[in-house]
Amino acid sequence: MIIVITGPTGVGKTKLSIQLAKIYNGEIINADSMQVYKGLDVGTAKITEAEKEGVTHHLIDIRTPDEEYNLFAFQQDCRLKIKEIKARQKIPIIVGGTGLYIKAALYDYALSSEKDKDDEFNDLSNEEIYKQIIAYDKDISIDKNNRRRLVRCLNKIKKETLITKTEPKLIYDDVVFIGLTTDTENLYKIIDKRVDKMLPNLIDEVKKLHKEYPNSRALNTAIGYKELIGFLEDKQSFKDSINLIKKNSRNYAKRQYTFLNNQLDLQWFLVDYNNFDKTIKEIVNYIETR
RNA sequence: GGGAGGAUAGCGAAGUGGUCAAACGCGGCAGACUGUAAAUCUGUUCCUUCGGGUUCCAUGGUUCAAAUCCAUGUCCUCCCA
Repeated sequence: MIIVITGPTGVGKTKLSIQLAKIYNGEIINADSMQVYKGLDVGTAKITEAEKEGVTHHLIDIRTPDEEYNLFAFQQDCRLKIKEIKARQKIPIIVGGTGLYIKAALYDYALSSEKDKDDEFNDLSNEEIYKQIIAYDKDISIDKNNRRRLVRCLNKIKKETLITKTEPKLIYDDVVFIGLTTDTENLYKIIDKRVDKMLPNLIDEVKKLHKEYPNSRALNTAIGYKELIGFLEDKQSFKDSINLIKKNSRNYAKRQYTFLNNQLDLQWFLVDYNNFDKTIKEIVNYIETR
């Protein structure tokens, strides 16, 4: 059995994961694209040593903020960890809000190692790239304005690594997909509160990391970091930065729902924050009787 | 007290007689997703039974036609006293 716990930012995935790990003698594999980076602790709400309660965690702090990490790396790492944990006769519990990472690891997403850096095609407009793609195969469906994906697609064509997409299939037997949720209004409240709570420590963390890794992609991507960097670089007021963090977190949560609902087949559970044990019981019951 | 400017959709802001339900930005809502995914991109955003209906501070007026012109009022900002 493999257990997957996912859901929007802030619902309580971490707390649940520890409980399930204890019940099922599991080890946790992080599936959060930002928690793989060392030092991004406060802003990513990374689990602390004390909170781990002795449960083994994987794929946390495996890169420095200036290092590269991506879908392929996660797919490899995650599959390897699953294998290792199973070999130890324990249950892999995949926990995180990065839906694509979870999907790529558990489904037969065809990725391969690519040593060469992709060409950026900086001299080509989106339209020109799009035309080249369509000239190669007119049936490719791709966003005309999504430069990132256009560049990626054209690179694959040039390297002859483009594969025709098929309906992705689960490569493991017996995977339990659990989605944790609460009503939107409550989630937004939790997010706001959480941001306020992490604030003093977060500023220190961002200052330190920004100094040490001025060009870190992770720092310029992660919510809570990029906004405060904007403040530190005098691009916006402190208050604006905080409000932006909250807004970006809400938008992110919404995007997570869209992905998780439409790209994965989850069993959703509404968290009872006044009686978390009840939520755990429901989930355990589901795992036992499904 | 005198003078000047302004009031436009949830917010900001264009428009200054007809092609205006009204550009654009923000925010909201929905969606896409096979290597930056806490990313990137798309659609939508007055009401509607999709025929149409009701809008641009209010009231009245000019005109075939008004968000746009005129009058009065209300409120706001700035300048002089």
